[in-house]
Amino acid sequence: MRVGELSQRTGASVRSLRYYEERGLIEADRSTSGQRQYDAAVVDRVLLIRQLLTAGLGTAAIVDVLPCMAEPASQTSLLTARLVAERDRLTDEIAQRVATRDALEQIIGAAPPLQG
Amino acid sequence: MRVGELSQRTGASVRSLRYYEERGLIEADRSTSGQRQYDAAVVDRVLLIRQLLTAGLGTAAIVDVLPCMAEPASQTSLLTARLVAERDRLTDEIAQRVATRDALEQIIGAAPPLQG
DNA sequence: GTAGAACCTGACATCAATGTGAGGGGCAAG
DNA sequence: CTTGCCCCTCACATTGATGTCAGGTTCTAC
Repeated sequence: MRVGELSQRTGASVRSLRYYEERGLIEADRSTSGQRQYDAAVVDRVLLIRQLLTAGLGTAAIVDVLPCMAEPASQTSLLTARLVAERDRLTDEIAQRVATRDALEQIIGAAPPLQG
Repeated sequence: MRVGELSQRTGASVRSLRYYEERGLIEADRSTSGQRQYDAAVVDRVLLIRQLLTAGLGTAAIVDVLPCMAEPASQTSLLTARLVAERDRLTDEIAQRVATRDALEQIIGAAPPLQG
């Protein structure tokens, strides 16, 4: 498929897809005229990339993490360190957000009685 | 206290403190020569601001949220909507991060046996 | 073959919080 | 009064993912 279709199937903008390629997250064959041609498997890969981005990972981290998710055997001790670092960062962010959400929750619960 | 001391006490850079003021998050008296003079209560306020920033709230959201945390009676239905919106956003982000952390966890657990 | 959609590259814009540097004033200690 | 540190404002830089525009090529359908 071409980039427009991949965009529709993944929700990523065409711009973003080209950016992912630039960062080494995805690859594409090229037609003789230079247009990108994507393998069907790329759809899931992009969806995964988007999940990781949404979770706050950067493209540099994703470049390291993705191969480990596709092929566990590719995990070296260096990559494991990276995985652990990202996991720990997520754990911290989760704790921070849970604490803040609870604080907001409490304020919401203590809302003054409605006036009208 | 002056801005340098507030910076030390809160961990926020002087630059950030001035930025918080610009965004309406904190206030300061001015000495005759124009130097900022902070009330002791500002320390806790800044710490709270930093917590909210770390949790991913923007300064615009914090402007709305802060008064409600200091004075529940200041909560209008409009502000409640804002609080709810931020809480829901946090809930989504937490779910996203927990899912991703668990995925990383699983990969880490499935690490190939150490080579050396 | 021609119109219009989809694609290409390249480059500049955006947002938010923060860094950094310039150029100048304030204040305490010697 | 000078040295040194703290403060002031203004303004430009940074980071990362994405938007957007320009100028040009390719593909699809008529």
